[in-house]
This record gives sequence, structure tokens and C-alpha cells, in this order.
Amino acid sequence: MSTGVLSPGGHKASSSPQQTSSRPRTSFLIQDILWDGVERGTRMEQGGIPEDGEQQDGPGVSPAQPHDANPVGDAQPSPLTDAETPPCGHDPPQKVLPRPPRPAKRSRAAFTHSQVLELERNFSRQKYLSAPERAHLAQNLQLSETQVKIWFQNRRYKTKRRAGSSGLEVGTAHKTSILPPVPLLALHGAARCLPCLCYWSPAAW
DNA sequence: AATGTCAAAGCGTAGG
DNA sequence: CCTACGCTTTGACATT
Repeated sequence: MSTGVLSPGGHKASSSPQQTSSRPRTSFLIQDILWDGVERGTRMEQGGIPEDGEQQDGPGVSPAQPHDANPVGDAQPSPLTDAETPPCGHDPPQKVLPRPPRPAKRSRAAFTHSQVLELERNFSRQKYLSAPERAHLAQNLQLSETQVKIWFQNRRYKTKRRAGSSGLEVGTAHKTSILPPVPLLALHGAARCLPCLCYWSPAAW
């Protein structure tokens, strides 16, 4: 639906700014390190790519599927899972204190370069993705649809903000030039080789 | 320590 | 009613 709501007006696609500055960002999920085996682990099957889980990204359900989110095994999620007792651990088995649903510790997935590139390429072409496209992209990148959706949301707003604060909406276009002129989508299969791709000399960025 | 960025949570809203 | 959007805030990480 909202896919039809698009075209707000001036779009200056592109934007892959500072992130590329110098981040050897390997994608790993901190969430894996921190917690999450208790509450969500049960509901989210690792193999269960969230086509459904996506649908409700409403409150209560965190769409941040950590497991599926990053297939990349390149960065090793430290095995702290056990030692890391969730903050909720300190809650006394006491009375009915209306503990606010604060699971604490959020995760921040770091996408791989290839994932970001793909996303950016798609973004430079379309600021809004239709559901099928989103699903397809998510599958190719091995991300959840929610992650793709959120990424596009953030990207849109980011671009908008930058364009606005800079006063100049021009110049954004050239930013796209940092992206390889090659249709990464052609790499389709490469998406599965993410861990490998993410190893392209970060120094260059 | 302060700052900036990123991904996601959350809130309010609009469209089907 | 549901979904996705814009926008703001939160939480974690990186860089200075």
C-alpha cells in the first residue's frame, strides 16, 4: 500500500557518506553476544526467514531478527551468551511491580559492505520499494524484510535531512558515483558470498 | 569523555 | 483493521 504512497516529491537519491569513511565493518550481531536466546530465541527459528515475522513490526515484536539478519559468520559473535545474563536477571522474584517491558540491550546489526551496496544501489534507483521488491531484495541480501524496510526508511530520512541541512540538494547525485557502476544486482549469487565480499579493503573506504 | 553515526524502537498519521 | 510511512528517540559502536 504505502508503496503507492510514494513520490513525496524531490528525491535526491543516494547517500553513502561517512559510513564508508573507514569502517572495516564486518557484519555481526551484537545481539548474538548480548542476549536474545531466551525470549526471542524461542520464537525465531534461525532458518525461519521472517517473511511472516516481518509483517508485524509492531511493538512488542522486535523485527530485528538477529540470526537471520546476518548470515555472515565472518565476525565471530563472542560466546558470551551464557555469561551474559540479561539485565532482567536482577529482577527479584518479588511482587507485581509493573516492570516496564524493557528487555534492555538492543542490538545493532552491522550490514556488510555488499549488503549496503546492494541496498544503496536499489535506493539510488528507487527510494521506495514495493513489497515484492523488498522481499526479493531481502532474500538476496539474506536480510529480513523489516531490515530492508527500516534501512530504506532511515535512508530516506537521512538523505532528506542532509539535503535540507546542507541547503543544497545537489551534489547528492555525484555521491552515487562512489558506487560501482556495475549492477550489483547482477551479483545475485554473490549475495550469498557476503562474508567474502565484505572483505574488500576497507582502507579504500 | 565527547561526538557522530548507524540500526532499530517507538509514536503518530495516512491510505487501502 | 492493517501496513507502511515520516519523524524522533533510544541504544550500541566507532572515531576523535
